[in-house]
Amino acid sequence: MEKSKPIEVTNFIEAEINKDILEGKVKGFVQTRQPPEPSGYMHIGHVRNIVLNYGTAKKYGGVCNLRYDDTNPEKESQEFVDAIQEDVKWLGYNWGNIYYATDYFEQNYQIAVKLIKEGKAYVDDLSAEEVSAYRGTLTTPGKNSPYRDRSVEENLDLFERMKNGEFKQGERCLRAKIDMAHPNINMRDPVIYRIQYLHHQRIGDKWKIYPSYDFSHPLDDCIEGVTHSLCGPEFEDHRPLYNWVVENSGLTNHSRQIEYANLYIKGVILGKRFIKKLVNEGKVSGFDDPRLYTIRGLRRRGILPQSLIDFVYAAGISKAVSVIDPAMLDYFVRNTLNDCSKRVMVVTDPIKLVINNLADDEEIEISLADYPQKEETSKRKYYFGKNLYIERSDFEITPPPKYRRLFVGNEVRLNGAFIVKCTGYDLDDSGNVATVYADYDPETKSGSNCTKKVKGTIHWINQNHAKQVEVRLFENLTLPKEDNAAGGKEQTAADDEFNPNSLTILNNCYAEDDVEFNYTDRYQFLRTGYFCLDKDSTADKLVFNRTVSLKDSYKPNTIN
RNA sequence: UGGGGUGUCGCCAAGCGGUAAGGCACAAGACUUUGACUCUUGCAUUCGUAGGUUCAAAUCCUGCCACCCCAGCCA
Repeated sequence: MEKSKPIEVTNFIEAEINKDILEGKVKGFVQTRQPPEPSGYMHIGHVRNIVLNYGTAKKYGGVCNLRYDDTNPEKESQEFVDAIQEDVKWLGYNWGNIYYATDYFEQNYQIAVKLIKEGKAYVDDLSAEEVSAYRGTLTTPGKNSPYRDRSVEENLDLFERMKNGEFKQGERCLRAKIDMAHPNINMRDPVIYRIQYLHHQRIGDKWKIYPSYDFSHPLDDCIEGVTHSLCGPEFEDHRPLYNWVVENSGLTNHSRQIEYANLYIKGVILGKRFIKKLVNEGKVSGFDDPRLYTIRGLRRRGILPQSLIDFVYAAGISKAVSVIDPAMLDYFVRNTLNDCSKRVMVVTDPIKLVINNLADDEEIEISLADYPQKEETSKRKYYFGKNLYIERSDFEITPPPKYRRLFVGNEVRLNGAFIVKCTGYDLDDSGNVATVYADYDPETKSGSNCTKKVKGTIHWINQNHAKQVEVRLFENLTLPKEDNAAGGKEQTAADDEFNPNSLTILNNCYAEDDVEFNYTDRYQFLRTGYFCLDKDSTADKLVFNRTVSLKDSYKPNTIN
């Protein structure tokens, strides 16, 4: 086995790993693991865990295995087991092997027996409430359980009978004998095995006793050969216990736990229970609702894996609580999409534009690049005609300062076609602009030698070639304050008022009728944003999700 | 009032005793058949705070302050 070489440091975790390599604590390669509990759908916060675990292992030439922390059947199900694998694959990461904490139950059990024999664990008859009461408080020490000093023989017998299912759930548990007066509550004789009769999605009813996380996790890490066990900040004060288990396990591989901060995004709901609440209450259509920041929600929204990975790397990692500005995610989403999106014209809020100096049946063929951002691109034909649709926001009766688009007397380019000069407009019964009139200049066809310059370019659709589509816009879904008052971190992630208008459906949108759209492509609707086809689309009607809007530097309100 | 963490630009984040990287955001300008993209420029005399050590401190020491996590037979 080749000795790993230290690698250039890019974050504090790699700095720690380098140190371990230099000090010879890590021989061979670095091994990590992704240890999800299959009790929910993964969200953007998990992307960092995935990138970190798989990325770090890869960087050091090691492996990262997927291990389900499936030691609590009460919360877990096969649905989540499957979803996790799908989501990891979608992100483009590959695990070395798939393991389950339940795979190690026999080994865990043997080590528990060993601890009992060494007098380091005992069976406690106290009820859960009593255990809690005996534990003391944050500021006062706990006191020993009256069962703490049972003989090894009695403990062995009782533990065996727990395993055989002779006791009721909650009647007894196995505890590590550490120190009931320890200032760190996790060290006050933690429960390492409890009786559990629920049917397990994977191992059925085989086991009546289940190891707790604090016992199984360090053991499983060591058994698998994990060198660095990366986890969330909430386990920081479990580290002494993690090390206690490792050192008393008798296992030769000693894994090291390193904690890092969770990733939160301002205004985004990430807590499992909050996401479930939104789904259960029907506030969203499911775990893949595009308003959710679950991995599949993001996917349905049209976000590509690369954006997420770039975002996570750019956000960096530390141990400080961080709440990232969503604008940063948007940037990386646009950045990826900009390179690969097909440019199409779609009018999302139409008003009519009539070209005065064109006959009703007259059409002029023009050509537009599908991927103008690329050197080589396919092109397609559009037909410029008399009756067009343009975006309502591209015309103003009284233009605000620095407005470059249409108003009476102003000239603007119709994308890919001609420069037109606005001559007038009509209002409808309710006083809104219905139709705008303009003259086109035949000498100004795009791509010709036309030297005339104009400040604004707008998109359009020929009414004779238009097909109606639906466009869905999403905003961050936030919970009302009273609902997220529970956890500080949830509050940090979603501390705004509930936003009932998080979904806007635009029914009256127009696209060119013979543009072919498909599910795998991404589209930039000129000057409005990036979109993708939603699964709700039918043969009769295409439904688009807005992945992210285009950045718009026009801010009339800031003009003095 | 116990223990464990964290505090560097609006938001992330490097830095680890030698005189404040980078990204997002923002601002100005160039370019432009997308006010997008791209490009150029600007953006912390200061590192929670008060002292101390030193020729020299964000980096070392001390005291404060603020925020986060922990009292499941959850993970």
